[in-house]
Amino acid sequence: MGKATIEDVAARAGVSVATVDRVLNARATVRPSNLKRVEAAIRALNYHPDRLAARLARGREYRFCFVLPEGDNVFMTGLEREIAAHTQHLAADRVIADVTHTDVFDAAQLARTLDGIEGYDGVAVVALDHPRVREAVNGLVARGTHVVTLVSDVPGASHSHFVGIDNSAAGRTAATLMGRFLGNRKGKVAVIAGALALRDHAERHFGFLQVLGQEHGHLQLLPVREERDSSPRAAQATRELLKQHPDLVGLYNVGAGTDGIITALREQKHRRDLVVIAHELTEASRAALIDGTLSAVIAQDPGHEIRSAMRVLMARCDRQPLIAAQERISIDIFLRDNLP
Amino acid sequence: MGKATIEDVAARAGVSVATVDRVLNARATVRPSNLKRVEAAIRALNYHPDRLAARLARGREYRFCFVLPEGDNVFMTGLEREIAAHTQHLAADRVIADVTHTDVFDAAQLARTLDGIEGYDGVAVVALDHPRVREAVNGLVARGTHVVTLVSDVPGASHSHFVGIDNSAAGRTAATLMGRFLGNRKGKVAVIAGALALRDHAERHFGFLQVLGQEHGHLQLLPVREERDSSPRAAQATRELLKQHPDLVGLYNVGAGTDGIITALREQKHRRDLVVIAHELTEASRAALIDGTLSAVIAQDPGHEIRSAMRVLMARCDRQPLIAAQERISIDIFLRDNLP
DNA sequence: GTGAAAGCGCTAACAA
DNA sequence: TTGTTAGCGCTTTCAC
Repeated sequence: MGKATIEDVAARAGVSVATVDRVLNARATVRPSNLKRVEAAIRALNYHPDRLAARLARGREYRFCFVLPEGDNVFMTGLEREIAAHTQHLAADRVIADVTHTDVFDAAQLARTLDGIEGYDGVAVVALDHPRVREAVNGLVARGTHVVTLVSDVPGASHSHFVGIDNSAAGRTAATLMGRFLGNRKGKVAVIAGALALRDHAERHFGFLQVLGQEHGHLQLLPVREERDSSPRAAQATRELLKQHPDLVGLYNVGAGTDGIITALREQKHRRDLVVIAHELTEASRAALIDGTLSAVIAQDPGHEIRSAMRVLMARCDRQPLIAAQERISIDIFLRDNLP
Repeated sequence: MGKATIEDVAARAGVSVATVDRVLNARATVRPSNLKRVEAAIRALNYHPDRLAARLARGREYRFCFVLPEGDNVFMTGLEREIAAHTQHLAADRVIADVTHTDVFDAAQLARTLDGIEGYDGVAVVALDHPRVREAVNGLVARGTHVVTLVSDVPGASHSHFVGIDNSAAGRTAATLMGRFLGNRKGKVAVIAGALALRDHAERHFGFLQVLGQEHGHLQLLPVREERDSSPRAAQATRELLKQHPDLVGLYNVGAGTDGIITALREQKHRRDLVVIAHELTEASRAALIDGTLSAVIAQDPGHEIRSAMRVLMARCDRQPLIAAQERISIDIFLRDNLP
C-alpha cells in the first residue's frame, strides 16, 4: 500500500504533521528524540510522500534556463524548436523555460553568460570543455542552481548530470559502419570536423580513428580538415577532396555543415559508391539518406534530450530519483529504411 | 499565464465551480446558455485544468493489466522485468500494474483471456492478428476499458494505440544492412522466422524480401524456415544451413531463438565472414555482437515500450493528449560500438 | 521546537 | 440544473 499519508506517520510518531514535514524536508531543527520517532514511523509505514500533493501545495513554478549556441547550426535550431514545442505541456507542469544564446566557440562569453544567470531553479547548458566554463558552472551550482549539461559536457564540473551521447562511441560506430560498408574495398577515407577544440568533435574523431586503425587497416586515412561547422566551407572541402583523391572511398563528417557536403556530392553524378556518414537528422540529411547521397546518419534525438533535461532538472528540484534508462540518450543509427 | 483556475472561470461565467467542472468533464447536463458562457470564459482566460490537482482530488488509482505471452521468449521476459522495475515509480503515480500470461500462438486462448478481463482501467496486450482477438479487443473497448496493443498489433480493432515498431520497416532495415555489409559479395542468404502466421514476423520477412530483391538482386534468397521461436530448433536449422550451403553469406533471424543461432555459429570457427542479423538486445545477443558472431541487431526498447504503454493508458484515462514524438518506438540498430 | 489551521486547484457528494 | 462544501496529501504561516 502506497497508502500511508503524512498524517499516518504523524499519528504513529505522536507528533504533528508539521514536525513530520520538517524532518522530511530538513526544514528546521527537530528534537532528536522526535526525529528518531518520525524516522521510525516512516520506515514502519513504508511512507513515500505524494509528490503531486507536494507540488500542488508548494504551488511554486520551476524556472529553467536553456543556454544554447547562437548561429544557424541546424541541430541547435532543432533543439530550440523542441523547447518551444513543449512549452505548453510544460505550462501544465508549472515550468517556465527561457532560452539564452551565446557563442559556442567563445568560452569566455559562455562563462560570462553563465555568471550572469539569476533567478532560475535550473539551467541546461550546451557546454564547452574549458576552465572558465567549468568555473562558471561550479559557481552556478554553488549559488544553489541545478545544472545539467546538454549535448556537450564540461568534465570535472560540479553539475549533476550530462544529457547527451558518448561521443567517442559515436565515432567508433561511424568507423564500424564505414568499415563494414566498404567491405574489402581499398582507398582513402576523409574526415571533416568543425573544430577539434570542441570536445565532442575531438572525441568522435578519436573514436573513429581508433576503430578504423585497428579494424580496417587497409583504408588510408586522410588528415582531418576543420571547417568550423560551416556548410559552404564543408562543401568546398568536399569538392577539393573529390578532385584531389580519385581513390576516395569514404567520407565522415564529424560535426555540422552536412548540407554543404550533400550539395557538393550531388554535383558529382559519378562516385555514387562513396560511403558517406554524417551526424544528426535534419531535413537535408533525411533527403540525402533517401536518395542515397548519405549512407548512414548517426544521431541523437533532440526531442528526447530536451524532455530529459526538463525531467532531470525537475527531479533535482524535487529531490526525486531518476529513471536511469529513460534518461540515457542513445546513439541512433539511421538508414533510409528506419527513418522516423 | 497558466494561472487561471476553475474559480476564475466560474466567476467570469457567473456560475459555480461545480458547473464549470460539469462542462469540463461532461459530467451532467448543463443549460445551454450556461454552457456557452463557461466555454467563453474558458477561452477568454485560456484556462487549462491543473491535472495534478485533478488527480489529487480524484484520488482514484489506475489499474492496468498487461497481457503477455507465456513461455521463455527472452524479449517477453524482458518486457515483464521492465514492468516489475517500474512498479515502485508507478506506485508514486497511483498506478497498479498486473501481468497475465497467455499462449501467443493460440488466438482463442488469448481472446478468452481478454474476454475475462474485468476491473481494470486499461489493458496493454501483446496481440495477434486474428478475428477472435479483434473481437475480444473490441469487446474490451466496448466495456469502457482503454486498450493499447504492445509489440504486436491487431489491425482493424477499436483500440486506440499501438506501442511498437513498424515491422516491415524493420525488415527493410535488416535487408539494407545485409546488402551493404555484403557489398558485392555473391552467395546465398537464409531467413529463419518463428512463424509467418505471426503478423510481425510476416511483415519483417516481407520488408526484407522486398529490399533484398529490389536492391541486392545478386544475392540468392533461400526459402524461409519457420522454427517456432525455439532456440534448439533455430540452432539445428543453422547447422543444416551451414552444411547444405557452403556459399551461404548471410543469415537473418526474423524472430526469437537467436541464442540457438549464436550457439550453432560459434561451433563453426571458420565462416566468420557470414553476415548475421537478428532482432532484440539480450545478454546473448550483446555478447555475440561484441565477439563478432552477430553483425548487427535490430531492436525495440522494452523499457521505452512499457513506459510508453503506461503513459498512453494514463493519458487515455485522463483524456489528456499524447506527446507523439515521445511515444514513437524507434527501430534501433545496434553494432558493437553503440550498445547501451 | 512544535502544533493548529489555512490553503493549493480540483472533484464529488449532497442540498437546493 | 445548479450551488455549497468537504475533502485529496502536503506545505506554510503564525501562534504557542
